[in-house]
Amino acid sequence: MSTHSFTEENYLKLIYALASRGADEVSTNALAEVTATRAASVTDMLKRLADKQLIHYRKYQGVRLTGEGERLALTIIRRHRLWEVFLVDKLGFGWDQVHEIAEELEHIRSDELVERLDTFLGNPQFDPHGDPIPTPAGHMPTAPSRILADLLPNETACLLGVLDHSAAFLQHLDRSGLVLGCCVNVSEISPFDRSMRVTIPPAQTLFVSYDVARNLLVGPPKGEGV
Amino acid sequence: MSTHSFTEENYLKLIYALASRGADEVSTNALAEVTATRAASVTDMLKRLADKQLIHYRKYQGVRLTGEGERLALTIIRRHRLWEVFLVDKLGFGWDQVHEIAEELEHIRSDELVERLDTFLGNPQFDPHGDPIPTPAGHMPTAPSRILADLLPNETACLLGVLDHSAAFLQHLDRSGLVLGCCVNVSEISPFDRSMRVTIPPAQTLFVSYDVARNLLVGPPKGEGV
DNA sequence: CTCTTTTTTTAGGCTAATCTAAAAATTTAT
DNA sequence: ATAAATTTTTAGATTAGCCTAAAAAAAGAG
Repeated sequence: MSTHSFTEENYLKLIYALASRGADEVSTNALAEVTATRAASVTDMLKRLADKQLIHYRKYQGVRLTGEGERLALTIIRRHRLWEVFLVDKLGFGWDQVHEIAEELEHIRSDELVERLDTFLGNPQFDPHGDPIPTPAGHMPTAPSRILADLLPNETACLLGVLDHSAAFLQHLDRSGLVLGCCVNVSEISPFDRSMRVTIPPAQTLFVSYDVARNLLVGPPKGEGV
Repeated sequence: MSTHSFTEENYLKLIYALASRGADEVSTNALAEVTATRAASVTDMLKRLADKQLIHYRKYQGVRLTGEGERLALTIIRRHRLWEVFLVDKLGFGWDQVHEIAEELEHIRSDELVERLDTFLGNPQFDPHGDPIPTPAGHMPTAPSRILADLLPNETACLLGVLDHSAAFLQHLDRSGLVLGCCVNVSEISPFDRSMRVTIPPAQTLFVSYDVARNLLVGPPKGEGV
């Protein structure tokens, strides 16, 4: 129906992201930080989004998405993640190279495009970083979410996703040999720096710093139901 | 290097298109028509493009692209046509449905994306409408360009492209059974309305109005060198 | 509970891209 | 070649999205 500017779409996406990780009410300053603008500019935009009924906004009280705002945010996130799958699976980009490009592609306005892309990609459930892809109707699948750092010695788990999406972190994983989908067994945890020694099935052993372990999402090992 | 707005990119593309089909100097009014804006707005934009050295502009005299302006226009056209190939060949869109979407996709700023897309598509030379795809360096391959309406009775030729890109025309071709790449033989031309009776190899005969025939580009039949 | 600090909003401006109305230049026609 | 018609440009205004500086509200400290 009505159409929204790239900027508006980005605000909705960021409000959703901030609300997921933290308080329900998102502050003006937090938005200024993630949008790389000043608080005064954010206030301007919040008024416009409130006029369009996409957020609940009370002066000095922070914001929450409305139902429609959240639905819209999730369609943007859906598009972003589907394009990331395309860029990695079909065009051969590295998972550390696709974020910027997907930031642009996510604003292409065509529902038919997105649904055809989804089919072409084989209806993927997760993007290359292990983040779940929202449904066309705007529902975010809930992920189990446990971090590698929380495993106990001798536990085994499957690497499912990353919390840090920076190129530096992703490239570090590439160099370490940690690949999403692989199963790891924790053989030892140092009480000093919480670093781990983990083994990957055939016969690979590697050390994982706490900084890495707390940014890796894990799930039950393959072959074991929920 | 420097970056350009969507609007600037669209003006360059349209100046190129108008210059190809007609006088070298493109008029303000012609641009107002294709951009669906007023002449005053066009004048504003022409000043900005001239400041950026993308066009040669002298008041009241119309405009021409500079070398850099033409190179830029051709990279936009390259992106547009590659995305159209993607939409038709990979996502299964009809050739009458892809223009609008490609208008948006063409502005995604990543040379690596375009070159990977080109490889993924198998380095196509033509888009779904038979228009040639410019090279990465910004060179437009020259097409032979002869129209079906100019064939003489008993001549045979191969359908290579369309001049009218409207959905109405393309859908008419779909319904007629005229497909790019197929060869047709002109069996008869009516002197009254210049309509043609043409045959398509195995055993299909159809009538083609002059309005259709003058919008179809043809080349030498398959198996005959230039 | 007052005073200070932090956060948020208001007020007033800027730029890109558009508009309308009017002036200026060019083109066409008599 | 001059008058009329057309095209193009200028002048001045508007909107989205941003800015800085200052005012107002909320939060925190003693």
